[in-house]
Amino acid sequence: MPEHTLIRRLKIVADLSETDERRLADICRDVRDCPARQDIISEGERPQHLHLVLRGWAARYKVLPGGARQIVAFLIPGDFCDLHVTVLEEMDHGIVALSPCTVAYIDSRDIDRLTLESSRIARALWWSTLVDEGVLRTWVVNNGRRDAYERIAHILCEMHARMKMIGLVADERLYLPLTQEELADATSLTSVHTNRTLQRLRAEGLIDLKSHVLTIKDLKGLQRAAGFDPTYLHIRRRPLVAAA
Amino acid sequence: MPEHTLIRRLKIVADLSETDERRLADICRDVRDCPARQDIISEGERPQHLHLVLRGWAARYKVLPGGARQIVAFLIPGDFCDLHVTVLEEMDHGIVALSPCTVAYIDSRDIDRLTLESSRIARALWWSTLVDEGVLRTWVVNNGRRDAYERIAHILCEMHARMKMIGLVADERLYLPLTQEELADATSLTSVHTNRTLQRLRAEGLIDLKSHVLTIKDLKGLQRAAGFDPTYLHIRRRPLVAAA
DNA sequence: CGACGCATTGATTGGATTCAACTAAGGTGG
DNA sequence: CCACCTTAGTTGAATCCAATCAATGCGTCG
Repeated sequence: MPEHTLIRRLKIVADLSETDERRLADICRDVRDCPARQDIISEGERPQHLHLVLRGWAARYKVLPGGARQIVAFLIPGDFCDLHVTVLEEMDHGIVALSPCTVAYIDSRDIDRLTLESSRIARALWWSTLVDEGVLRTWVVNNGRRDAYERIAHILCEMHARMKMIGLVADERLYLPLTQEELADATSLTSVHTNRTLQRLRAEGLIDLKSHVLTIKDLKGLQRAAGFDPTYLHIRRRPLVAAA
Repeated sequence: MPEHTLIRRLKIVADLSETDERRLADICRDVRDCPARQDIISEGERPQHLHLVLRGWAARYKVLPGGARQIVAFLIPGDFCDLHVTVLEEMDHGIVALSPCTVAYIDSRDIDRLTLESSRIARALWWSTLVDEGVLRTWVVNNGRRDAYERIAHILCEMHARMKMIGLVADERLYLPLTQEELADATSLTSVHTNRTLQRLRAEGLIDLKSHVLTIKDLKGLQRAAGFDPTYLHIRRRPLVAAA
């Protein structure tokens, strides 16, 4: 049951009751598939629904007049595409599927209701946007003050950590559907330079990456190369929001 | 009355009642000054209070092991430093005063109470963090896919728009207490290159910048140079949250 | 098969960094 | 009140990381 992705995610921080879990499963009734490379939401749209990624990878991106694209976030199962449109008028960026995706279309009134009914759920959602903000800050630092080698290493560490958090890493291997161009658009590099950098990471025995499967061969080494400190992901063992 | 900065800011989006305004003014009782260049909050801290900038400029920043610093946000009057620490355990970055600042130390329980008592205030705070997220996304794009010239122009446009929003621009002039090094740390450049770029913007008659006063001599021209589109700031004329 | 998308490699260019020196402005203390 | 010191801004020259341009390999899918 793919719906459980959200629940598993929120349970990382919030101690959800069975009622909460039922409610969450309930609002994910409208589930649709989206093929790779297609926009889930386009810039300028005023989405009628909230979108939640249940399966596959997507990316938040912006395209500049000159044609350059910058990816500002990767979305993996359990991530909301647009928790903000209830409050803000229109999308100031697009969301594209990077792999075939399964997306839940949630009535935004359902979210409103849910957050009123359960303060635990409200807290959990609030928490998730704050983590998103922390990730964004880290991307600014990463793309701003690290060189290509550290940058690629860092984003691989991040995605490894995030995928692990939702149980999608087995044996230090994970699904990484990105093309080198997409990885370049996320790290503010060119695909050519991304290619050379990946080769270096491979040559140094840190990773293995082929046909969209990333194997971390030396996690400590990769983290060292990246200067990776997972604090910003706010990975918790224990839920923040206790019972009641 | 500097406390009114917050109220004016929140009224941009929310149609606050007089009671709301009184409540907001009430929680800003503990006001302190902070000299320039001093940390308001340091990385790793677990702040006991929420901090709100009432006067002056501050910056969110991260320092890498090598010593490189990246500023990830500028904070101006009405901005919260740490709306997240109620939810997250510790600061994953520091906040430094860029000019002499006046900061309100707000009991986080007061915020909790306030957001429960007034859904308008809750909405307004929620909105403000979503705008922050939008600004952060724009910084990733700006520092990632624009060259130095566009980048500096863009950040000047942004700060002009934000200062204008809170009534701190008169005659296209605004207080800009940044050193060139701080501007460089925000745009992921070096202070040397920032210097040359500023000179170009001056030479082209777009701006005038001396002794911490920025004059926009050609707003349209600067925005064109930057590729600036203010949508992401979600500047509203009409409040989003209607009465009741 | 041919075509297209993606990965790879080489050669060259260029924007920004680095290193270094120097000026200007402001504050401090003898 | 001026010598001194510090901090910020400015300029020049050399260097470098990553971009650009261009060609090729390679797999897969219609």
